[in-house]
Amino acid sequence: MVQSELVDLEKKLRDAQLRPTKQRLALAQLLFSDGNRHITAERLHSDAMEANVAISLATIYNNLHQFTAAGLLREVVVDSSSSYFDTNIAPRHLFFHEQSGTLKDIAKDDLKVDNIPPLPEGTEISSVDVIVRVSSTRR
Amino acid sequence: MVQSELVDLEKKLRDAQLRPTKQRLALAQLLFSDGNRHITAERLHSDAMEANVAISLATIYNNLHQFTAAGLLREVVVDSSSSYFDTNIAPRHLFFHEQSGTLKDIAKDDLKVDNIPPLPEGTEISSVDVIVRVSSTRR
DNA sequence: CAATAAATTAGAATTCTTCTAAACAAGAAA
DNA sequence: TTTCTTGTTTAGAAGAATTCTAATTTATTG
Ligand SMILES: [Mn+2]
Ligand SMILES: [Mn+2]
Ligand SMILES: [Zn+2]
Ligand SMILES: [Zn+2]
Repeated sequence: MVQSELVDLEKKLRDAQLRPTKQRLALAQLLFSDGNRHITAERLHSDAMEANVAISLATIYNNLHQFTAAGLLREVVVDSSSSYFDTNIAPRHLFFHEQSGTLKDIAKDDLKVDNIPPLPEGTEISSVDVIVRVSSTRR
Repeated sequence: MVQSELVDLEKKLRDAQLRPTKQRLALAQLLFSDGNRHITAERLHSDAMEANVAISLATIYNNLHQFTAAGLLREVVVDSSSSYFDTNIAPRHLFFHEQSGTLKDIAKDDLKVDNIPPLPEGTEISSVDVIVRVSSTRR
């Protein structure tokens, strides 16, 4: 890991009003240093253990939620068994591979959603989420 | 409840290779006799209690899954805290009201999804799910 | 009627997630 | 620096949704 990278991550945290603690910085590094990630709490915890970062699962959950509240992450609901967090906070859609539980972004402009019918009375759109569920071709 | 309605439900169950037990028939009635429903296991259990149907929560779960496997229901993932089951098994999209947890169908043809990019290698589409998340207008 | 297989159930177990409350660390003030 | 305040981390308990187990009951078949 490069020094300037750590400085950038520290700024990212400070800008979000989050103190750059040892654990937080380590998580930020795991999450944001290597392209776009889609990850569960348990998986992130394993990643941290592998990277020899001492951090409890409670702290993983705390930080995933704090990062989400700060707009650094986005929570994705695709699977009833556990929550995913996406480091891509821009509007986008998703492929979800049913066998592996893998997610892949679809750039917003690569897919068109049209003709949304009138919304229920007294509501406004919060987001339009498209999930293209794919399955391994049999044979 | 009309007699012919019960006969229809019994046939529906038999056609799905499911024995029309007292509990199953009662659930089928709660689920399919009154238009389109979007319901959680706990909610269905409450409904059953209110209707004086003696049935355990385990049986609710067993049957929701059996109905789903038989194509009589469809499971919907919109909320990380619990699973919803939809009595509408035709292709459709959904409005999800974030405050109330309420779902509302969007007829398939009322909304257009176009330009789905190339699928990940070795996969085929299983479904394209659009969830329009709406929120009560503030003020 | 048996006999067989399917279904139901109470309660225990599992899994994911959140909470509690005490210890600890970071930043601000002195 | 040291002190103070507040934010953060943590182990373990608690909670909630769901599944499992194993015994009992019910439906269907012969
Ligand atoms: Mn991306
Ligand atoms: Mn759960
Ligand atoms: Zn993504
Ligand atoms: Zn529906």
